[in-house]
Amino acid sequence: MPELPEVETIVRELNSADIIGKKISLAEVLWPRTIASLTPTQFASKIKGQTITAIKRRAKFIHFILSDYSLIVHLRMTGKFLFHPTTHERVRLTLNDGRLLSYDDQRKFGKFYLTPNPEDVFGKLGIEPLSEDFTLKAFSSLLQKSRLQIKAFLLNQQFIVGVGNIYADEALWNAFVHPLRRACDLTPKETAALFHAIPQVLQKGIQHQGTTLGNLHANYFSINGNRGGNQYQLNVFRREKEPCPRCGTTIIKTKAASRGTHLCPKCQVEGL
DNA sequence: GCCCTTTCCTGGAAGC
DNA sequence: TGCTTCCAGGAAAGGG
Repeated sequence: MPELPEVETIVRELNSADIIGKKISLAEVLWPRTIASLTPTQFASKIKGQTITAIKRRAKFIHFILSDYSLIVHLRMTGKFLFHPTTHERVRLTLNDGRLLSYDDQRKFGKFYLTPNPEDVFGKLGIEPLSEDFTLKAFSSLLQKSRLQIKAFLLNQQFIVGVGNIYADEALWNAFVHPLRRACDLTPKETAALFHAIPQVLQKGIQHQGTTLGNLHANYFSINGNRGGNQYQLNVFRREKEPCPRCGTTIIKTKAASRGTHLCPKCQVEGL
């Protein structure tokens, strides 16, 4: 599932794919519900003739800055961009150099937003964890105000953006914090450890070009069809029944925030 | 207003 | 073997 490192990798590849300055000459919507707020006809009509002037990442969104609009895409679980027609194609953009930019999404959770004002989509998002805005002071302040379980807190994009199920489990393991602890109950030591662990696991993910889980129907491929390499770097995620790399205790899988959650029961203690 | 649960989706895996 | 049920999860919506 594309989280911050996977989306960042895709944005970097899109930027090296020579599409900046290209025009969208045709848009075809094959699954109408992929388009948020607009009908497929309105979407196709508005985007036709728009020039792609820049491509950026905000949270887990891909932000295509067009001449008059922002095309903002969330890949959710299985969304991917490829330069050829695909099995689960939901939107097809034809560029004026003849290339197809195909949006493939097996489980149809992904969304396209086309708006002149990106704040319509980005308005409620929290702090970018790899930016200068992410300070220990700001992080502590957010934690202290929330009674959410820390895993739910990390997954909630209104506080910190870009962290999903994989990187939440990894960051919590790194910081010796149990996923069911309340955010406001974390000690200063745990807060500092988690503050450092979040950018660390995300940077490692980017360095290895994302996490690709599964084989035939893997959930993440880059725009060039490459698998990521970060799945070999994970310490707890989808490693239940394996020994903890730190202490050797068997990693367990449980539920937190209604999500499969992996942890070391010795390193990460629920009650303090 | 906060927090938790349900919903959207497909297809592989598990269960019978 | 073949059918049915379960499970995976990001984020919006709904309910307590």
